Amino acid sequence: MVSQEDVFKKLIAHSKEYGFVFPSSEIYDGLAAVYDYGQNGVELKNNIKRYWWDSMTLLHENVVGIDAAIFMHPTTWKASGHVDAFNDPLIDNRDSKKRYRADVLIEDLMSKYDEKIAREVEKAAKRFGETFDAALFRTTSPRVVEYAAKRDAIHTRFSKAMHDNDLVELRQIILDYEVVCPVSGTKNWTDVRQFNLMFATEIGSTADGATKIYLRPETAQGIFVNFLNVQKTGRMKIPFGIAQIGKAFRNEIVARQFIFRMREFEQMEMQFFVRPGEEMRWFDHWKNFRMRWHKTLGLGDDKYRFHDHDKLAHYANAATDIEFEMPFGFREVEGIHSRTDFDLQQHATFSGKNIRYFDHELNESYVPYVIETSIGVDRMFLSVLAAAYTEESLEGGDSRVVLRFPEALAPVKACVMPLVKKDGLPEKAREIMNSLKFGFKCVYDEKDSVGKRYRRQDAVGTPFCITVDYQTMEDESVTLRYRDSMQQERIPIAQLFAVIDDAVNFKKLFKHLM
RNA sequence: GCGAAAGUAGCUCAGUUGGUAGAGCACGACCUUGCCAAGGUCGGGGUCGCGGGUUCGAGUCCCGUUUUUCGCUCCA
Repeated sequence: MVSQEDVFKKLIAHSKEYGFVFPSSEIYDGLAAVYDYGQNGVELKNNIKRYWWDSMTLLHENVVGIDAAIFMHPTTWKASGHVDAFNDPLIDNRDSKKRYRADVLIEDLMSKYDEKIAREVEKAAKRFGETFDAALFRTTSPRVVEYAAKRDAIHTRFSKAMHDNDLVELRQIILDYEVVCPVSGTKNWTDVRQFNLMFATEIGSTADGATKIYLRPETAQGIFVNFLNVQKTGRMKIPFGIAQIGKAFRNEIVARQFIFRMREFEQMEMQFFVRPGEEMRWFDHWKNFRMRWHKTLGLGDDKYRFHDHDKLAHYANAATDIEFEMPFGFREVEGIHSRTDFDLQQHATFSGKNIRYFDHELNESYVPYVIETSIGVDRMFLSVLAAAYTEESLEGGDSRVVLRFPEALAPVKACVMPLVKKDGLPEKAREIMNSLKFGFKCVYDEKDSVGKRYRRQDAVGTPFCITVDYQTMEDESVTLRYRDSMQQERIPIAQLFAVIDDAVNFKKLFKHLM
């Protein structure tokens, strides 16, 4: 029995060997947690994106797309909460390997002194009864005065350090007051480091004062800031959605597990704007639609599950994940969030613009509520690849590795091959190739035995192999070999295009979604 | 980020107590076969992750560094 970990390793090796995913800048030893998509990977990824884009914007009249820039006005990220939420001073204990927020450790330290003071006061109250004056006691009891002085000293240093963003001082406070790790009980601390999950860069010439801007950590804000543009120019009526596919960037502290968590990644998002109060209905609607979208691919219904959030983000009033069973367990592929009117309200406040919608049916104006569906392209890619990857034992002790992609997603749709490399068969195969390449990504292969060529195509998940043999020269028919069953049938060349088109077209999938 | 392990050809790996790098597969050309991989001949390909040190001499020993993997940690 091979472990799941081994399968995952093989999957990674396979995807490199067959041109799906390469480590970034590999000739320079790679760049951590950054990957490039190869010749087959890009086709698969584009097909995934098209399946999503078309299912959103073609099947839903009230969903339109945009493509916002990665650079956005810096205030965007103040409004969204990303600037504040992502700036934590962190410190590690070397013995327990535990990581803490340095500011939280110091706040805990101060409240410990507060507790000590409170305990002393309580004890004194018991002792002196009705005659006890707590306020006086605080200013006269030597022990309490000492605690209070320490606490105030910490507070003064702490406030200044936080204000000045002085990480060295934060660490010094922790050392000076001998804060110990709750787990290891030691004072063996690393330096305090600031982690900002947003990548910063500068726009404009530094000479006349450059502006610090960020690479967007999510694509959603590009939609929110364009809400009025799209609503007005598209004459959109609520409820309606705006879809977008694009790159986002997060400077993850630890980015691992192949393309599952990368620092540069791609999102497919739709923000759906609804009347306040109707958001839960639409939340359920999209939750169900999105799950159906996944299951329609036929990767296996049992590989999906919902994971409802108990702890909600600052902007959400309901949230669920669609999880897929990866080789390393069930992991989030898509999130469906009810974001309330948080984002539009924030942008209204920070921009000073009036971001509202006048609802003619209700004859009133309001800030719309938002349901977000957000799926990671790369995670989707990984889930498709993982589900497709199959090692098969065949009769006679043979084995093959086959990627059982849904036909519509397969990077290469057909391989055309002459049975032998002579007697005009290659020329005939080229002719067929030329007639198909207007519709599908096809490849041509004449090297090695035909069996070997079939295996090569299995390894990249090509659903159809078309073989030209001597009979072809007589009656214009070829053998069509199916990837999954390995069965072959003889069909006229004239029917090839239609047969392949019927199998790989998105139409078949979309019918399930309607 | 902390800890551990690893890095030799496209891939999987071998390489003795330090003595000028090899195999299988893959790749290319040609021959042969011709419907489910692994026939023959010939050939291309490696500054042994990178930098420094020890040594007459380093893939091999030492130091640093980087990347990867695993565990911990983090993840709006």
